[in-house]
Amino acid sequence: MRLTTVSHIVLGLVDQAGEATPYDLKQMAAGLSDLWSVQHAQVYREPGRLAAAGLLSEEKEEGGRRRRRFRLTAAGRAALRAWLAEPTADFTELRDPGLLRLFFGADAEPLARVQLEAHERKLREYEELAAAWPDDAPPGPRLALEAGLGHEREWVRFWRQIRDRSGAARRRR
Amino acid sequence: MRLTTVSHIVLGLVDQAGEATPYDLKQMAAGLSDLWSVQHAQVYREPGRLAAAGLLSEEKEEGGRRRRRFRLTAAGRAALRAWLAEPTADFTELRDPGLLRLFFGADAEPLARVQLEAHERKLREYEELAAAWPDDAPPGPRLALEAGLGHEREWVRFWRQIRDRSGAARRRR
DNA sequence: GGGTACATGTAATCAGTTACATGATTTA
DNA sequence: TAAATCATGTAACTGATTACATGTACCC
Repeated sequence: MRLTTVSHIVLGLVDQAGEATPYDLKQMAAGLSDLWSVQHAQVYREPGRLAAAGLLSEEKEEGGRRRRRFRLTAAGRAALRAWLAEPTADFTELRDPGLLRLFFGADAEPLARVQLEAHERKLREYEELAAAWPDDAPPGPRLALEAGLGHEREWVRFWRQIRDRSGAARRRR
Repeated sequence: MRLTTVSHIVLGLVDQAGEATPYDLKQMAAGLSDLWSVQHAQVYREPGRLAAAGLLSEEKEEGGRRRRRFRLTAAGRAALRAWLAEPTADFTELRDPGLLRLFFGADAEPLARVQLEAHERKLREYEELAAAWPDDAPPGPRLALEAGLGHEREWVRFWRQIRDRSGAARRRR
């Protein structure tokens, strides 16, 4: 079985939690969605595949909601560690829908306004998150948040400049 | 027919070129790949779909490579303009494979080294592109490049900081 | 004329999304 | 006990990727 990014996310989340039901995974994945979003259908299917491949153990509850409860096996832990230890040089394209429109000649000012507002909101959200961050939390998520902060600041700077520039250009006309 | 992002990219590229064969589109799409990559199989199939929907006109060469040559129809131009005029507030998650590993607890230093190198290379590439930019070029691609520059600078700053920080932590031990 | 790079396409697969369907628990 | 919401799953679809297949032009 080929392991996808979603596989590794599920392995990583189960590792963090110790054990997890699909619903637990769904909740945890929601907290990760600004970095890498995962659909609920995937989060319910993927652990089954991973269990079939021997990377997770599965335990079924009898009564009630008949939850499936997953844990890492030794093989799963090894697979996760191997993935973490690959110092990948890959990075992805920006894939930004607003920027794409700008590329193809969209009118900059209205676009800049709505983009700026959206990114300012996201930046505030991150700042609040960072301010409330517990000192004893693991470092990984904190570093990811710092990266997010940096990029949101950059987006705000970028769109603000676009807005001001095109505003000035309009006034000159 | 539902128009996807790839549809709009193809419409945008045909608009820029006036007319284009699938191969032309492939070449142009390569220049866009840092912003939004498109596979060659898509670039050969999509114009056919758009032509069937009446958004592109198709003209077949007789001899030689029997190229298909596409142009925007009035409907195609309208669809492109409508898409450009939507001031979207959407933006996507970071989806960065390195950052994801950091999130799940990867050893920061080796990762930071290879990421830093990759982003420095990309940043240099963008800077050279910007330096050689013709003055009479349309503004859209230039703005997209400026966004790319900003984000690459931010990535370099981020990974450099991670590297230095974890280097210092290691020396303290 | 034989090799290589360029060019063009389709078939098969697969991951991811959307939509549907239903059961369990809580609350008014 | 009815309604709402929480929780759990699967089926169908579709967009994207990978792999395959082949033809054309150019260069040595």
